[in-house]
Amino acid sequence: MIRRIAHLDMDAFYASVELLRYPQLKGLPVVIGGGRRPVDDALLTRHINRPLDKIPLDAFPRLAGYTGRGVITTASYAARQSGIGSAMGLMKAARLCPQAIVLPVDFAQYRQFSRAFKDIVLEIAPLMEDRGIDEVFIDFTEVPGGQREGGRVLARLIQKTIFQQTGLTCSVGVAPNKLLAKMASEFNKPNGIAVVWEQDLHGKIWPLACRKINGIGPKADEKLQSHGIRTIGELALRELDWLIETFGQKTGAWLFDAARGIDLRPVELTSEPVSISRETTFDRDLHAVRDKIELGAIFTRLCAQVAEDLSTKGYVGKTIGIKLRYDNFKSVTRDQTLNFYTSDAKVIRQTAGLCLKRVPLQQRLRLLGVRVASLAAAADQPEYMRNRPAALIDSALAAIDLEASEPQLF
DNA sequence: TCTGGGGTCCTAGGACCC
DNA sequence: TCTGGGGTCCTAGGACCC
Repeated sequence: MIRRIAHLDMDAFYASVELLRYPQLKGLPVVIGGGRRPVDDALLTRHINRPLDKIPLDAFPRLAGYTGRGVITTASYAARQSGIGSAMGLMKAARLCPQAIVLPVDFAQYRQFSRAFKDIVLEIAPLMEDRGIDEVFIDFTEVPGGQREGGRVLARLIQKTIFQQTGLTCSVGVAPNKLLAKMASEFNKPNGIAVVWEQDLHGKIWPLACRKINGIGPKADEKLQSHGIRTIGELALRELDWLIETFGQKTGAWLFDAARGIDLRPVELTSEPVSISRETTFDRDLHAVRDKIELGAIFTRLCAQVAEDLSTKGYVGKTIGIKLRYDNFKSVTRDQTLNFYTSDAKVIRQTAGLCLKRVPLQQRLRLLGVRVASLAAAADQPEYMRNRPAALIDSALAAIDLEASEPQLF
């Protein structure tokens, strides 16, 4: 049996879901992003009783006059032609294409469609790895029909079933491993299938830019280019020793393998979260002293949200951390590990408060975040650890407070 | 005209223990 | 008094991904 791994990638997922609701937007410049619209939500709500596909175009809010700090999550092809790209600030995009229609991000809706397409995949091929809202890996190796035409037949079946049942298209790459499958799923986008074999390395993989390797981002790419390495083929010419010297033991060895299309990672059917966090960027930069009340309220809310997320998902954690971003976009983090697990909003708030004391607060802030890590399943906690008496927790926190305020000894 | 939110993984230094 | 190596945990920062 030949190992056959598929990567399935939904085509322009958010935009496609929105187009199912608003088919009248097809072909128009549309961006999807978060933030605040000045007036025009009212326009859409005026048509609340009208079928969505009958809402007239002039009722949709436009980018022009947009305020706030949101960024673009997805841009339609027509919007991209004006130079708009994802992760671009909405206010900048408004200057490039003021007439573009802007839709709010509707995660609840996308999650429903995500669940739907994953259920379809699972029914046909049960060995699936969740890779976020719009991507999965699937192990085709032992699935009936998974070997036919190198996986193309099964890929076609999944693709067709997803389209019939959701109206959404996707692209699939099938290859000997996850690394190559991920690259292959991009080859024939949208609504395409690509089958890659080991012997395609030379012809199909080596001509590609290094950036196409999942895990090589802008920084690594820049460093590679500074050594004259642009393509994966050029990367494959470098010796292991040189790569390790230049990029470190782990990354060097990984680059060496990746350039050769080698990837032994299994398809993981389940995963446990490492951390749970909430963060928010303020409408305007806030000052720790002057905006103390507002900041305090946001801080407490974030802690409550994290606590609720922990409970909902059934976890407790013992490392509490904060993240803040200054007005110059520099970020800092602080964390503190407790000697007990918790999901209690008050304990999180207190501990995060201690973290906050260890950070300079002269500069204005644009973002505040709260994180809980070192997670354990709440159900695995022994009884005496659950619902710890408040007094015990207080004394544990007081001890930490003492440590924190202890003068440095030299 | 600045740049979201929720994650994972890696590195590197220091503490502490054996 | 000096000098080790290995392992684990904690903390801070940063790259990267969806």
